[in-house]
Amino acid sequence: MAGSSQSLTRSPRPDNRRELLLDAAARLFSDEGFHAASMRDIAKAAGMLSGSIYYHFESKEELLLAIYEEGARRLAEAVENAIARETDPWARLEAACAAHLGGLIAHRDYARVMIQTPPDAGGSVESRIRDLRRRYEARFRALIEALPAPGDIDRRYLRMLLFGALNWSPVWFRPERDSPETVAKQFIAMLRRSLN
Amino acid sequence: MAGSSQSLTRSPRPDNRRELLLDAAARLFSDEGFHAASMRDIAKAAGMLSGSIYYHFESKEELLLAIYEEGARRLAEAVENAIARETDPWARLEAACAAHLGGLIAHRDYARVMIQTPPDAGGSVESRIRDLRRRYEARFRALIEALPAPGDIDRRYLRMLLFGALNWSPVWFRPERDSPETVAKQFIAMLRRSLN
DNA sequence: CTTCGCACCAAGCAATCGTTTGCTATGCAC
DNA sequence: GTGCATAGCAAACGATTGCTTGGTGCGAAG
Repeated sequence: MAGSSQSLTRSPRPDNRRELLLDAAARLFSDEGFHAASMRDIAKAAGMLSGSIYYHFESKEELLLAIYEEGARRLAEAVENAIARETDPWARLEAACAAHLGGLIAHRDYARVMIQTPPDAGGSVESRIRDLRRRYEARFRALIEALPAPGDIDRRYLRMLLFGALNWSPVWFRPERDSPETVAKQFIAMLRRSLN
Repeated sequence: MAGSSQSLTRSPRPDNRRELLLDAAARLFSDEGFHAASMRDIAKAAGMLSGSIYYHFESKEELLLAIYEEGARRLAEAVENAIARETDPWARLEAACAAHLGGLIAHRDYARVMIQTPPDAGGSVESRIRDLRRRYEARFRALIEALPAPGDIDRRYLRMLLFGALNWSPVWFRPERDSPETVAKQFIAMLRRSLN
């Protein structure tokens, strides 16, 4: 009985390398893609043998799901903290965008796995991944719904425009040139005037 | 001496199935991903055996490159035709966006292969793919440079915002609900006012 | 001092991978 | 009708894949 649910057993040891394993897998999934990265490569990057991974995760797909969950958790936490400090709807949206962008950089490997894994990836974990994706997007949907004065612009297209641009950013974003706050401010500035 | 360059030999027969093979490969690469789709699956979808693919393409990566080239050619052609009918800079950009979106739908499989294949995919064809990508993006860069009155907005961020949103559109676009022209019009309308 | 669960290692399983090889049937050119 | 290029088929190659199994060192609990 391996896996991540150690419910009725003893607590994990302090030298547990599950987190290290997750980082290594995220790195390789991000760089090479899910199918191109082998369990042997992942194990080697974490300093163990391929069979040992199955003590921590039931399958390669469950490993992917765990990365997705951890990435979504981190991003959601960053966004939640950011919008809690603002009250104005536009400021909240801008803060959320900056936090989202910042999270894509800070947790680059996890984020790229999330973005590159298509919603129709198939497999047994597909529905659970789609659920995580939907739940995270709901946050942004709510922020955009809260904006005043829709005007003649469809909120749905505004959401797609903004969310698409944000998720595409790992392709072009250069940390030494751009800052999350600057990009978010510019993006929001371009859109804000269209709703007045 | 197989491969796509039949320079000094005879012309292909009318029953040549290279195009059918390319369509099948695009379909499978798009649906399952490059590594998940096997040469045997592709061959079966095209009604042949896996070894027969190597008469038309030297390797799996060359097959990917051929799909990328064909997709880029079709998209570029659509964009070129669309902007030729317009003179106003904003109208030209909107027409290019509509053509780009229309191309993503009309050649869905080819387009998704292009978008999902990351610029740092690695392998021997990586540089050639990056080149195709860069050349296509240069079209949009020129259209945005031609816009009047930059104002206080950085053209680079405008380009990233728009291009990111366009390339993310296959995720949410529903042909029965949206039309490329409508989406392009809405997107441009949201951005246009910010430059005045 | 014994026991037990944690966190692995070492070895190997069947299956599948991209690719190569030898051969063949078809059709056009001369 | 002979010669050659086209467009495959049939079968196999070594390598790699995700995963399983049996065992083991170790630290803590009794």
